[in-house]
Amino acid sequence: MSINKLDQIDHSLLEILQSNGKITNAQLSKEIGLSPAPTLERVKKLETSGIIKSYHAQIDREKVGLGVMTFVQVSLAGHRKAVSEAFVEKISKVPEIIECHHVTGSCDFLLKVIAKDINSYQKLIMETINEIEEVASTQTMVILSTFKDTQVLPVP
Amino acid sequence: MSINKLDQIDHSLLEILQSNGKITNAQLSKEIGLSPAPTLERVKKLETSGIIKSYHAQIDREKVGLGVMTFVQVSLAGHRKAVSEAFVEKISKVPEIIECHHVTGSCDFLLKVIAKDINSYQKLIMETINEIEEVASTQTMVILSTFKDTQVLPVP
DNA sequence: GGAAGTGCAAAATATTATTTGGCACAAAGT
DNA sequence: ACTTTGTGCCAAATAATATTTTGCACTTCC
Repeated sequence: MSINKLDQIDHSLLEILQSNGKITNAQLSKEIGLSPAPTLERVKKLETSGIIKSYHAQIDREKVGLGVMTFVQVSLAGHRKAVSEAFVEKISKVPEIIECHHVTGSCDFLLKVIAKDINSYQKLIMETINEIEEVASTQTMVILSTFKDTQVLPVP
Repeated sequence: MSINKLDQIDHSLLEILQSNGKITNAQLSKEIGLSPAPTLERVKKLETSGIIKSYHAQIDREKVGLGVMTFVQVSLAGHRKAVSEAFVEKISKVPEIIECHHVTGSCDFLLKVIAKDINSYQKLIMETINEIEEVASTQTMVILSTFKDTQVLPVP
């Protein structure tokens, strides 16, 4: 097995596949200027090496009736490891929480949360998140509009 | 053309395709219990109606050398529309900024930013973001670890 | 009761992925 | 200098998959 040394072609592949995960191998090979066989071989290598983790369909939040997205800054009651672990454990079961990051700064965790509307968001925050005993306080930032939200990371 | 009324099968399709955007139509049809033809027809309808917006490969940040991800709270100098627009315009050209949301709360914008390491992050924040004249102040939350980061929205 | 529309399955066809074999080049060993 | 080995590529054959077509069953609405 070869080592992870990405050349210019691999970078192009990653960039294209990040923005279009459903491109056909034939089309992909044209865009990078190789024949299908080595193109496929490179993509497979990126997949098996774990550089490409997965493929996802992106759906339109608004169109499926998820009109509200927020960031929630969470401060925990205490900072022992067990407290964090208990919190994370409970958070992981809530499907409306689509991101949960442990962060530096004035709060402990930052969550990204989606909901149908403000009412169901309020219900979620009051009856689910604030009810978690490890949570000391929360502060919500409601997203008014999103100007950029790309899946494409600039591979260095 | 039919109206957007999603039944149970469509919900299953959306859930499966969000978590596995590369599943074959044959496999997909098995999982939802239909034959390939109507399965494909439904997926195409979800795509053309815009409910499925796009497909993306997800890559491993760490493995491509992007070790740092942060959230940046940005406060602008003034709140007139022109100020916001100028800021958004400049932000949109920076590939390291992968999300930019206008939010309620103590700051104006929340950015998600990636960088190779802390040094290059510092360079980015000092020489690019803080240099934007509309930016009054920034406050960074460095992500220490991520416990949840799903592409799968729970369709209501 | 019949017409039109919808959703489905089965089979035929078209497209695409994948494998195979072989060539060219470069690096390492003799 | 001459193998040897490995890598990366292409072209063509084969396998898998997507897509189209046809027709049937069921419902709804005249």
